[in-house]
Amino acid sequence: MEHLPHIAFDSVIFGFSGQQLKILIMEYHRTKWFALPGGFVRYGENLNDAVRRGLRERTGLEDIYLEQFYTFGDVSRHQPEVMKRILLASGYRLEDCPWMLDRFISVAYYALINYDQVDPRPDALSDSINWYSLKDLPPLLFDHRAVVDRALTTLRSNLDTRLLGMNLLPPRFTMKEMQQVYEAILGQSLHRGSFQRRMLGLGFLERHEKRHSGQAHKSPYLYSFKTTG
Amino acid sequence: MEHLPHIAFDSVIFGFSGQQLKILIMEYHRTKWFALPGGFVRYGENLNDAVRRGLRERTGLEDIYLEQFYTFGDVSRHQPEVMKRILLASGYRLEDCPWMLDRFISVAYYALINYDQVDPRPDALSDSINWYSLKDLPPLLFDHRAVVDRALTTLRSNLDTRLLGMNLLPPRFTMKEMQQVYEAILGQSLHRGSFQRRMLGLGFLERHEKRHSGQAHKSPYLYSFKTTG
DNA sequence: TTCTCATTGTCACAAGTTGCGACAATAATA
DNA sequence: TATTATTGTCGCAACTTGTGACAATGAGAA
Repeated sequence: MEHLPHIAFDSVIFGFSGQQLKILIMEYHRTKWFALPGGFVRYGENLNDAVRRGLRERTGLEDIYLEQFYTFGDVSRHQPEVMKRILLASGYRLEDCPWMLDRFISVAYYALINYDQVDPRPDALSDSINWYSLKDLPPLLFDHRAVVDRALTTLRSNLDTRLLGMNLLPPRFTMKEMQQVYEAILGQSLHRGSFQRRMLGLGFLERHEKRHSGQAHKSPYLYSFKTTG
Repeated sequence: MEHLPHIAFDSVIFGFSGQQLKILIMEYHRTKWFALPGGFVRYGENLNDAVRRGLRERTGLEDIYLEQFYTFGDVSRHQPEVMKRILLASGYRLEDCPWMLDRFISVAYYALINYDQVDPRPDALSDSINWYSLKDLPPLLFDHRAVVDRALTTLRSNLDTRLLGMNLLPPRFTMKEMQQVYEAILGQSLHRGSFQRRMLGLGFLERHEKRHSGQAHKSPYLYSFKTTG
């Protein structure tokens, strides 16, 4: 067997578009069941590398901001009947992959990526992988809804300390775009003046020329994150 | 086999005594090698329950504050030669437990317990389990030193948000004792006035009668944590 | 009894941070 | 030129935090 048995990973892949926070969700063949993208760890492969490999396969991206946030190990996650139907619907024979029906302990990661650069690609068991707004997720299999909720909670609490907004934004962005990312993550609106003052006070932003949007109002500055050094 | 293969847990068990933060370390039979207490997950057993079971076996305590903080999955953790010597030194035959030499992915937890209530008990592979001050740890096997460091980092960052001090203190304690716990965790001294003001301001403390220490100075109040209700 | 001394509870003050609203500046349009 | 929506900035109040100071206390010493 190619993979470590009983061990899996799931990834909550965040992107930002249309003023909304979104994540990538896979739909399995025929069953109309939805789940987080995940994978397994190869013998001789570091756990973190396995997750990076999985992300590369799903998104085509190489360097991704990635953070492990929890390992889910309840027995109740184990639903062999569900897995059986997924495998059969994808044309697998159960004799070829009995280990897929075993109990799994899953290490969960979240990733922050630039929405525009992603080319989502389904895996062998899925016929599609799509962005879903957090506010409009379909019902997810197993405990994946709890995984998403926990990812969001962790993301929120790490927001201040690790300067996470940068990973969801294009290289240059306006203060308003940055604020929208923060608001989408925190799920609440922020005061414009305070936000601008605080972000500028951190000293991580570099101001560039203005962007002329063609709109009938004052045009905003563009910012980028200073390269550390 | 009784346990899930390739999956283990390690626990960093914190206690507070003599104004110092300490953790429980096991010493393996004869080898003079030190490591964190850990264990394996049984089939049909929740991961969290397995860790609680392990803690109960090592400390005799039932209700323990426990928090998962990271899952270590690098290939470099795998050192079959070391494990082989430990098993042989304990009188095991390798044929009886070949799975112990496999690669393991380890889910790490930290626990906060009341030092005085613990009765440390070694497991089958160890001849002793003892408290060690964080500042004076022996060299640890595998990646356990990194596990401890990460546990401490997580503990520090969670200190404010989750009112962790309570789990290391007896039911009633003075403000000074509480401050010493905080100082030991944070590794820095705190201003007495600010600390007292902040803690009282949180509203979680209940003040009781004074404790007459017999010392030649003003005696401090005793506090307890309010039972949520 | 009175004095001494270490420790404790509390507070005033300065310095810093944050929420909120206001103001002028700007870019396109009518 | 006037209008309008948006942006950069600032002043103010409210709140938090670091720091030192003060009086109160409990036991032993004089």
